[in-house]
Amino acid sequence: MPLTGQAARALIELRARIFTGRLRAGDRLAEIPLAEALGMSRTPIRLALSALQSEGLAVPAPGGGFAVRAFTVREVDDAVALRGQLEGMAARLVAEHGVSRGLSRRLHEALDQGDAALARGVLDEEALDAYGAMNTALHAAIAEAAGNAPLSRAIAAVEALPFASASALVPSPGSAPQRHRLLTFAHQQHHLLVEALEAGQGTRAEALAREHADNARRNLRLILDSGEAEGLAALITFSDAVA
Amino acid sequence: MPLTGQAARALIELRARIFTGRLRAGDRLAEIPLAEALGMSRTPIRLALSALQSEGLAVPAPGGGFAVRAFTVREVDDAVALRGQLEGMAARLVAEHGVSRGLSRRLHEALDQGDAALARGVLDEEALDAYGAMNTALHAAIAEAAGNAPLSRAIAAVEALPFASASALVPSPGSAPQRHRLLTFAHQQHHLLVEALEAGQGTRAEALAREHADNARRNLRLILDSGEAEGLAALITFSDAVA
DNA sequence: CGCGGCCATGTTGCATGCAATGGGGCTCTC
DNA sequence: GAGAGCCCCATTGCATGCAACATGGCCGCG
Repeated sequence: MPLTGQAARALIELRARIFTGRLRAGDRLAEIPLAEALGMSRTPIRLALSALQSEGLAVPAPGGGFAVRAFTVREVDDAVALRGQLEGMAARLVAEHGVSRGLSRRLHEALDQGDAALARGVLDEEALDAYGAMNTALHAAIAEAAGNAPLSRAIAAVEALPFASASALVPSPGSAPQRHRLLTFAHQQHHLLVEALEAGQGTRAEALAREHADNARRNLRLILDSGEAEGLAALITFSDAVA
Repeated sequence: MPLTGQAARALIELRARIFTGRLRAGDRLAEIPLAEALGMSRTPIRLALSALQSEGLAVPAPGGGFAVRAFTVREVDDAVALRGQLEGMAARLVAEHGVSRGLSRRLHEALDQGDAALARGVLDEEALDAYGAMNTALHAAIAEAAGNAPLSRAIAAVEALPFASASALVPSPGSAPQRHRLLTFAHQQHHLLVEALEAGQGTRAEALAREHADNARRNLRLILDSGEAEGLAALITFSDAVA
């Protein structure tokens, strides 16, 4: 992954602008304005746009060029379900292969951090950040430990989509007490999942991982139905599909 | 998908050269020779190389540029296992949502075509082609009918890898009688899978789809162990990994 | 007044030019 | 003779130029 290079910079910046809503769904990605805005020539922009298409964040526009992909609610929901299936596979593989001493330590560290973040009844900004980081680390540890590179790639690909990431919904939902309840429940699932992994219960681990993702799907619908879609409107089209 | 355009042509041609072994694992993908060979400038070549990287067929080379990705046996095996998990999800979704009349027709047509191709004891070239086409159609029908676009994308991505495709192993394995036995068994699994789909048995359908992929994994190992790796040596490195 | 065709313009897609970087080979020295 | 340093060159990555295409507006015509 070239951290230097204009094309990489363009890709990162474009991703950021899409995720933050500065570029909204359907917006045309014209090369010249982007090149000027990013202070580079059109060539690296073109490369970044092509990569963005591979990532699924941009779609070819009629008559050439690209536009920001419009995601339907259905599609985001489907993506989370897919993530559940993939993480379920990862969990099953880990359980079947056995949990190494190092992995066990990583998992329990994450669980402890989550417990600590949730220990106080309220979740301030700092606790939310800590929980989010813990969540990312836990899921990443399991995905890695599965030892299946194509699987890891597939998980990374689906996490590149907006709101499909494991910790995408952490900061958002509802009131503070409700949020605490939701995260507490999710973290209980984490505990059960680790328990299943260490007990070598592959099928149970897979089922728990799926249920964990389904939980995220429910929370997502909660957010959308509650009209709490702050930045979401930029990315999700509430009417019908734009493939 | 732009069917016209030099970049698209370059991408297709490069994919073909990698799959046919004309470009071997580890080969450096230098722009100028490729541009000359394909009769175009370096610009569309660069675009195609970037896309090839997204597809996982090329990796960035140290010091810039790209090289043909080297696949380990392990990685191909993992990719097929992943395909099984994904097709298992598709099968489960289809079973849960119910099989439409049109889908049922497509499925049974495929089953009949497979039966016909296998009816004669021997498998000539034509019968193999027919079986392969049937196989592709059957798997594609189920993947589509699942109605989960991110899932379809994921399946397409994993099928883009060499030997991970559903029908990649059809023409290859072993002697003619052995091949007939293997395909007959695989097709019996097709029958059972369709039965499960139409009976709404989601869990069974998922298990069958996974088992079907595991069957492909066994056949793959059979080929590799039997030294029948004709064009495979160009793509698979039998020593250790090159990420 | 409405519609069709034409032109102008903006944009894309490709080709080419140019500087920077990294590697290989040669030579000089010890 | 072996090793180290230097120079040349090939290759990449980016910038820019150019032609083709599609789009939108305007004018002329019905």
